[in-house]
Amino acid sequence: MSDYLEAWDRRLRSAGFRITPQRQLVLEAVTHLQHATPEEILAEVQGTAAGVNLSTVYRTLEVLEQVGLVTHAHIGHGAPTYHVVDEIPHIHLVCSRCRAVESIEGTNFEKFANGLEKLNGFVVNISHVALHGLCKKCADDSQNVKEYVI
Amino acid sequence: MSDYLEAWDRRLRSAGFRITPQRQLVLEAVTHLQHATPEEILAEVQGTAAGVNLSTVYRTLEVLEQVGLVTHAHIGHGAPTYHVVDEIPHIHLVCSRCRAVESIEGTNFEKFANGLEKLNGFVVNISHVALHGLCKKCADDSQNVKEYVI
DNA sequence: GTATATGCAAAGGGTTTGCACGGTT
DNA sequence: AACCGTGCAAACCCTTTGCATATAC
Repeated sequence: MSDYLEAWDRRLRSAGFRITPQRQLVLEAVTHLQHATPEEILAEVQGTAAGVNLSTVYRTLEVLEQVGLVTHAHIGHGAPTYHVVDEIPHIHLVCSRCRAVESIEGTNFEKFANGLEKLNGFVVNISHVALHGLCKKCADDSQNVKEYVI
Repeated sequence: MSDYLEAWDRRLRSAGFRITPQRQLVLEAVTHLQHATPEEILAEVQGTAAGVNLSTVYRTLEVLEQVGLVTHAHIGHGAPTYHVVDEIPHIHLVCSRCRAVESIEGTNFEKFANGLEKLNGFVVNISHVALHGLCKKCADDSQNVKEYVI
């Protein structure tokens, strides 16, 4: 098993951050919800500790992101969604028509990313990737429809 | 040469939209500025027609996007940037540390995207792609620094 | 003439910030 | 005891919306 979650407190401490109930709860919420917006995380956290504030959630997510425990991706046009950093990175496929979000294993993308790194020097943060387009179903539906999709 | 811009008025008309000075000016601004936020587009447009309103820019960009004349990508955490749809799609590389944005030819990415389509059926909108990570310079700088970058 | 597009102003969502208090180290 | 983290409220940025007027067709 990975040491990502086991070492969460050490991760924070070694970066000079303190351990607080809020930070623990936010990390647990992100872990449990899988992909969640700050608001959703707040709701989850408030199930346990009603007094926690939205701004604390934002500040906490920033800290957890800095120490590498969570990442976020922009899957809608609205709020970003946060998820824990895991061993097998995944990428997000967001359908512009039906708004469905798929997570797929990042392996093939990683190959592209490695090529890019060799060629260009740019190192992609794979967990942050959200690709927009049409899911299979919506792409099939639009076979005969001339339309431009965002 | 492409018929993208030559046919701009026909594009609009055939989709049932009207031709207005505002729509022409916004399209020209996007073309000229290459990558610009709605605010920047407004500023450019107001150089010619001072009375144009921000909400018109938003509504116009939506229309131009619907008919396939422009697209947008989310390169910062702030406002999206719009650019004209061109023959050779490009993707955006956004450095999480120095915030620099590179545009690179989408050819290699297209290969990945084609594979994804065969495997999964998902059709990626290439122009919309913004990859976050570290540019060469920042990646080199952080070789010896243990740090997690968003 | 009729429907669409625009300008204006207000409201809305999401996020950040200043400050005083409370908690961790 | 010192400093960091939190709650609260206000401010901020970006975007959308309702409505009356103007304009393209």
